[in-house]
Amino acid sequence: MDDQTRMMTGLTGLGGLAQADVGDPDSVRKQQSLGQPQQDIGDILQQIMAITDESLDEAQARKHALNCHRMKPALFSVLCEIKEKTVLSIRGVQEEDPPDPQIMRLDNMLLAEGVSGPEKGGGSAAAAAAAAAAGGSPTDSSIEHSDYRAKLAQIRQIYHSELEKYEQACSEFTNHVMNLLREQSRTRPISPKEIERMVAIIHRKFSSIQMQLKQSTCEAVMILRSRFLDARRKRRNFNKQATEVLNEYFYSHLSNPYPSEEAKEELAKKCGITVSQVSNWFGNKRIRYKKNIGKFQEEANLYAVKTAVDAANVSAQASQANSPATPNSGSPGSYSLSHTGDAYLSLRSLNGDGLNIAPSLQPQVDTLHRATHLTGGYEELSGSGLYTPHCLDANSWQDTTNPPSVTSPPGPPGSVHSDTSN
DNA sequence: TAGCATGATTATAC
DNA sequence: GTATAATCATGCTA
Repeated sequence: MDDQTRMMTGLTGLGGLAQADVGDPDSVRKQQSLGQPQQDIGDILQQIMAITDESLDEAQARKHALNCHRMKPALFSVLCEIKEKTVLSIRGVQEEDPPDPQIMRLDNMLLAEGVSGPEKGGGSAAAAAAAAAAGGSPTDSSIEHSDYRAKLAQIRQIYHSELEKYEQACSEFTNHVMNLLREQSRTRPISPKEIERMVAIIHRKFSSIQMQLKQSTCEAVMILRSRFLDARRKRRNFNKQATEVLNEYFYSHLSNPYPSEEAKEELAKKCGITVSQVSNWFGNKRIRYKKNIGKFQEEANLYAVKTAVDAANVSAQASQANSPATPNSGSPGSYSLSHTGDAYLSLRSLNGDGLNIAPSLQPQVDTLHRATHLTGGYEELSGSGLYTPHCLDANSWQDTTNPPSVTSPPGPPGSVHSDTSN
């Protein structure tokens, strides 16, 4: 017969003891003088009280003696009944908690993000959306995607490992408490209902810990997502060299600043940025240049000089090699930052009247003049055209809303413009 | 810290 | 699908 059954059996053996009398210490004292049974009950109670003051061995021995006491079942059953009617009747109202809506929310969220539940496309889909929102090229997206997935998997792993730990701890603790209560139920009245309630309390406590874990996991996922979704928050300026390369291309192709895919790829490689960043850069540059040509004039002059100096140097080398100067001598399929037609268009203005050359640019212009004069290229380069906003306005891309034909001036035949490939 | 510069995103037109 | 124009959000600098 197990403890619980014994306890329940004890309830049926109330005998001649009045419930109220047992529960009241005064009644116990009164009953001590009333006869043998009352005397026995008093003894038992005193022994129980004395156990706390004794050593473990003595207490164990005393406990055993009490368990064997002939009046023990009666006393036990009375105590059980009293307890049943008082404590449980008061607390029983709080049982059957409804599911916590916050936990449900967290559960749903973790499920949607692919953290809890079976591993499926939830997280991957979120990653894909995040990568797409970040506007990267397919390659960039896949890199970001895998990065996101790796981090999400890490979160998932930590979550499950922690959850497992909590569940194990909860289970162990529950078992421990249940064993303890069962053991104690030999000497004090503990009903099965009370044990159940205690288990529920333990579960509630562990559930609150689990909620904290879920909350932390949700926060981690949200931070991870925001890191991918809000890519622009992580904006970093391109380095100086990258900007220079892009500007060189832009100003040397001012009449048609729409790099082909190949050109974009090469620019991206040179600058250490993505193709879509190159596209963004040209999109921004075109619109900002067009909006405020005056402001960009000095910059345009600077790059024109730079380009022309390069061109002149190449001419010089070509002359020295006793071969015809061929400015556009780039390999097929590749653009040449230094030797394109627009560079010459720009350069012509350097020799023109009325051009405002910034003092900072004058040394470069002088150098250019010397170089071109020495090589004989200056005759070719110097013309009547001015590198002025007016001159630039003649370029079709600035006069029309739509870009010019989808061909790239320096690019190979069949090359296609595709700017802003977000 | 305000103002400007700049990379990225979004809405719209074609 | 691509370009433009507007806008946002952040970086940089005086």
